[in-house]
Amino acid sequence: MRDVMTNVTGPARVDQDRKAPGRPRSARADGAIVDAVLDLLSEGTTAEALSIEAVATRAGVGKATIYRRWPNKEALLVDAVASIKGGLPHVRGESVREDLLMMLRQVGRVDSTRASRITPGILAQLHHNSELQRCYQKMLEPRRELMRGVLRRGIERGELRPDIDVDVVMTMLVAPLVAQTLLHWNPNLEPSAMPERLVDAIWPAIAAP
Amino acid sequence: MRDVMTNVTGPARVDQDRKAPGRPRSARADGAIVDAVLDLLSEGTTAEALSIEAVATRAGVGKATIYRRWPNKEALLVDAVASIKGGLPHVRGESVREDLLMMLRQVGRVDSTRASRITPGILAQLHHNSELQRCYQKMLEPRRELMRGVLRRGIERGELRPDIDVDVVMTMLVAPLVAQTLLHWNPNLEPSAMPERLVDAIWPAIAAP
Amino acid sequence: MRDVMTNVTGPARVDQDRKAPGRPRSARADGAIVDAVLDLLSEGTTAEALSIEAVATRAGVGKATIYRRWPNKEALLVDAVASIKGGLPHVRGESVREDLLMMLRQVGRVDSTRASRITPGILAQLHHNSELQRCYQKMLEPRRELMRGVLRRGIERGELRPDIDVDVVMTMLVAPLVAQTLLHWNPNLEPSAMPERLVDAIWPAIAAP
Amino acid sequence: MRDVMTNVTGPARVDQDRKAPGRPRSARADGAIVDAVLDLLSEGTTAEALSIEAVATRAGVGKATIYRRWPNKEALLVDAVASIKGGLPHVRGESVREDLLMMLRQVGRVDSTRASRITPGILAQLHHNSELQRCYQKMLEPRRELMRGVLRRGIERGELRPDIDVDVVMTMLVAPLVAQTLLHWNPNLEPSAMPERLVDAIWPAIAAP
DNA sequence: TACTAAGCGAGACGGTACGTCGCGTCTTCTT
DNA sequence: AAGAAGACGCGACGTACCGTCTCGCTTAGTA
Repeated sequence: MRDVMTNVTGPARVDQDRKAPGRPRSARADGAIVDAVLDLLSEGTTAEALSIEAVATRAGVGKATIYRRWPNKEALLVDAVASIKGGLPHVRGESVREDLLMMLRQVGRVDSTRASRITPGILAQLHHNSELQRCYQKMLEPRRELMRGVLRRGIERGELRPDIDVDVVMTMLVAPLVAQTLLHWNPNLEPSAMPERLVDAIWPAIAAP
Repeated sequence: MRDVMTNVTGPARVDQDRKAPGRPRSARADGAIVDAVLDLLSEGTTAEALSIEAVATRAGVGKATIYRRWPNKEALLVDAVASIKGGLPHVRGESVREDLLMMLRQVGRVDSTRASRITPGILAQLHHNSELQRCYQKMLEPRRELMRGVLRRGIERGELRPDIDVDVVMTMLVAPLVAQTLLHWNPNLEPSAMPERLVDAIWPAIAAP
Repeated sequence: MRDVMTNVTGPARVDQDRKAPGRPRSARADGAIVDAVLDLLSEGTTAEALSIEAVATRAGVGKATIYRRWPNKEALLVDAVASIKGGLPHVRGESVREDLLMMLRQVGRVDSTRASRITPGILAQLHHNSELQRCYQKMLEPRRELMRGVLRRGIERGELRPDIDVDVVMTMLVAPLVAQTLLHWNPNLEPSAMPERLVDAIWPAIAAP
Repeated sequence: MRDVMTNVTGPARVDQDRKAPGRPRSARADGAIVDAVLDLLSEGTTAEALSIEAVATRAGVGKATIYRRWPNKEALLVDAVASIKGGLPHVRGESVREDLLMMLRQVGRVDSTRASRITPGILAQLHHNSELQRCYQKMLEPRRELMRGVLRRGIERGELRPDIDVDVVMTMLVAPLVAQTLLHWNPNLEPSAMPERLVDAIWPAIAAP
């Protein structure tokens, strides 16, 4: 209904199609707020140090206008991140291997954006705040579905074994990459080389014989 | 279990050998403070949300006593994480599959060790603070080495293919498990069933033909 | 009981006789708003603490509907107070002492009439707002006149000394009672016993010798 | 123990004589806060419009430092008023009539001070806020005791009848005066003439025959 | 034994940001 | 054109912690 750039979570608005009564929320404000967040972050403010007060001032907006839309700082950050993650990657669909690599490389590319400065803080909040979790899932799901489609198509076309554990394989590809890219989990592994090494490592287990 | 004297930054203490005048610092306080930090983290407090005020209260210590020893919250966190020790799982060494499952199940038993309960709170700070990162790695490394040993032994005994990408395989097993257990990354995957599904999924790619 | 049409400031309505175009203002709204104000005041809300937001909600009315009629909170209060009417006590007229006691006991029965429940909330505003003061006096005057009549009748009939300071005596009877009943001015004096003690205390000074 | 000028309510401090632990409250802050209140009021800020935020800024003090001492705006105002009401009136003790007049004139003189702008708002709050009431009583009691003493001395010396209802008489003198001075209760009565008229009116009832 | 110096707990200090509430105005759709 | 609903920018509320600063009290080593 409303769409702040590629805003995924959006205000906690009723999912009805019929118009809500009263003055509608200002799209200008939505934009100004998210922009203010990204501005401040890109000027060196830490995600953790970012204050709603500063966002409101920068956006030329009342604090209440922010709290009307997002329940807390984290949720706002999720939206801000989502808005710069941009559209879903486009897969060519000719080769499973190629499609997987393309998608994984896109995850890795997150590092080069402002998102990497924000995401870890959100990850740590995920298991404390179920509402935030819901928002985050809502952002991830389309991406997850995309990869699921690639694997399923691979099975249908005989490229992949039909008995593979699709969701587990997906997580085995993405989770290590995220852990490396955002958290530097294992210092021995260079993030940029991860997509290939991950696909190579799992390939014998999923490729059709 | 804990050992503040091996801490990394340590109290800002004079490097002289001759005794300083006045009342010496209380070792009880050192311990109580670090313990309080670990307690709070293991009770779900985020590293970011951890307040010195709460640490002081929990430790039964004045705030000044903390600031006398550590210049800021981050330094205290580093020391606290550095003090985590021990608790490695014991592997039987008879079968690679069995050993992997045992280690993964230990990761999954999030509530069993304080160390693992502390992890989620720390995650968000990891990429902000390279010193903290180093300490965290120091805690992880023995566990990593243990799993590395299991895989290498499997290769030597011919159970596993000799060309597997050891570190990547390890990360592909552990990262998804951590992502599910601590962050509920993918809501479709039940954490308790993950160890088996992960090993099953990667097995055809690592088992000797 | 209430009569908004006799209000003092009245809605900021055009002074033309010819019908204004568009939808006419709702009389229901006028009434509901004033009633809401009186309800809130009688429930203990201070005039100062009374919020337009609460009035609008209670009246089931939009805020704009209030601001369309009254320029600010004070004007609304004035109108609300002005709308209070009726409920004068009935005096038997056989004995001055008895009549005074009856009237004073009525003042003490704070919860019996909405008018008296409203008084404390209004008190604080009185000296800020002369318009409000005028309205309040308009409500008090009939009650004052009633008591004045009792005293004058007492003088005429020889029950009271002819030289008493009528208005001062009245205030000496009523003000202490109000101070005790509404403000608990002196914690040593039980409000319910005040009417008798007041009349007894002044009696030797006013009774005919 | 502590004494902000003539501060009556003071911080809600334990009434023990033994020192409280921790850093003691700053007397400078006490003074600066009360001064800031009086400054702002005397610059035209309404009691109702006075904001703690502004007081803190003006006093060069953190908001918490104010809230540590006073539970709310009203209590702070009571103290501020008390601090300018100054010391108790000095009675000569030669004639009851003269002493009463002197004390009543002092009440009337309140009008000329900044207190009159504050007191009515406090009066209206009295019956809502028992804590405030306690504070207010604490300020009134010495004044009440003073008048009680005058009347008792009058009885002992045979100037007054021995059977008068002391507390009621006191209230009959003070309450009307306050009602006129601060609230302009009865527009027919000129405040400045009240002391004499009040004493004259009650005198025949209390003077020894 | 007394003196000196630092550490100790407690908690107040001037601040910053929080998330909430109400202001008086505005914008939407409905009557 | 007025109705209700409710969002808007604004500004104060009272709370929580920050990192610093007194307090009076240990608890040592030194004189």
